[in-house]
Amino acid sequence: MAPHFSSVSVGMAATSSKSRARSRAKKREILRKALECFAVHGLEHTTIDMIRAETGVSVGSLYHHFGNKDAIASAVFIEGMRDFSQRALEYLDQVASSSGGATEKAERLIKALVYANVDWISANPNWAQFVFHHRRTVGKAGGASTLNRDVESFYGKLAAILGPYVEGGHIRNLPAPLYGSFISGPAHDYARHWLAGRYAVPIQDVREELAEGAWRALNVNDGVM
Amino acid sequence: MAPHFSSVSVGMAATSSKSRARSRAKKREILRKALECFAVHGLEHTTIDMIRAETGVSVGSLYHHFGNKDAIASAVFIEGMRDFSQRALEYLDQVASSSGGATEKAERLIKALVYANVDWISANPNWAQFVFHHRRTVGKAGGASTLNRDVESFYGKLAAILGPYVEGGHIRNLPAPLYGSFISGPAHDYARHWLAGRYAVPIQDVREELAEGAWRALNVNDGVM
DNA sequence: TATTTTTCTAGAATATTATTCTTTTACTTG
DNA sequence: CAAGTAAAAGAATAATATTCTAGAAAAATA
Repeated sequence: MAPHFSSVSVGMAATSSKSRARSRAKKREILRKALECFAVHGLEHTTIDMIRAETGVSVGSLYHHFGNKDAIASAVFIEGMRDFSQRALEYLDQVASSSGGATEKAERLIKALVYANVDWISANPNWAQFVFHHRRTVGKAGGASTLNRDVESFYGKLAAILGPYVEGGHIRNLPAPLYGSFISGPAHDYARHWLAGRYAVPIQDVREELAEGAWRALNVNDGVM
Repeated sequence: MAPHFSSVSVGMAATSSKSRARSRAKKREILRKALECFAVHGLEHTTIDMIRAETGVSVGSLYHHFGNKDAIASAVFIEGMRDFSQRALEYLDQVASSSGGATEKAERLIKALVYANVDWISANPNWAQFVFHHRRTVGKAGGASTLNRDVESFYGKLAAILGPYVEGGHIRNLPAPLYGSFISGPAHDYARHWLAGRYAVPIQDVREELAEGAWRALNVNDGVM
């Protein structure tokens, strides 16, 4: 339930490894609490003083660790993406190490990506909602290069895994960005509405339909077109 | 290119119809300029004073017309949704009044909805980007009921048009919210990235692929599953 | 048209919130 | 332990949103 910020990207390291670890743990804790504030009031209406009150940390300390409000938001975002990518790669590894024909495996890979999305969103609703709405803060806070490295690393791995199935004719050959759009797009659309309280049916309950839709959009064994 | 705010939902009406029209025109103009500010700086970093400077309207006047900053954002959002819905319904009408078999027509309807999304986003990039990120402001500003009415009216019309094709077995029978997710989800996902400058290929250039993907996810004449 | 009422405009005054600065305290390392 | 560095605290400042009061313009009424 509570997100575990596994590492923190912004800020200076303390000198010893023990103190570094403690500092990171503290920052993680701050980010966790900050996220709670964001979830309740929204980023824009969360004040530094709310975060101070929630964390019990002084204003000076907050600014010492993060620099400004955007940098706090940015760190929450970056950690969210890392946490998700990690889970997604785990799901893919599971499929990769399983048996089956190429077409079946392609299907399981595409669906695993949908499952990873749905499951991470279900497990981390606040974090997901934040991540959906505040990528922009990262650019402003100067964490853009860190995020870009993370994203490129993730997409590189994805391409290495899925590429062979495109070349083998099991997954449709499309402009690269469209894979993400077809795999994550519908799940994210549903998630946004569900997280905002506009859909009653939990996203877990349409997990299978979302996976099936993605596979239909991407598979080649199909009479249409 | 410049969005045309066709009407304004928040605020009091003047008494005569002439003055009401003038007042609405003025508000539309303010919203247009406000959107420009939002596009450049983001909502959070756009100050009331920037909007004042851009519009040449006094702070007092802005607050007289809108109440607060969130209400300005809210009005921009609501008008955006109206403008888009109108276009989407026009696209559907065109298909409805055309000839062809039921399956062909179902396909053209689904694709028309994708086209409406892509075309509106291409024609109104700033408005689209704003709408993608700031639905939450509407709730805070109290325009929620207005928006809900609009949305329900739109979805009602949509259901009336697509329903028969689901019953006729030409479109898959799925939980209602999933239609939106499969039709708009991939296009919106692509649009967010493209509008943020992360994809080089304009969304217009993948219009056909997005439409085809939506149809694959929703059509019934398909060997999968 | 004169008068009365309402809406609109203006900008100064106030309140809220983000950020900076200075000092004190706690660690770490040699 | 002593010097140096990181961390914490909170008061001071700056930036920004919002409110308030007064006057101008427009509309309604007679």
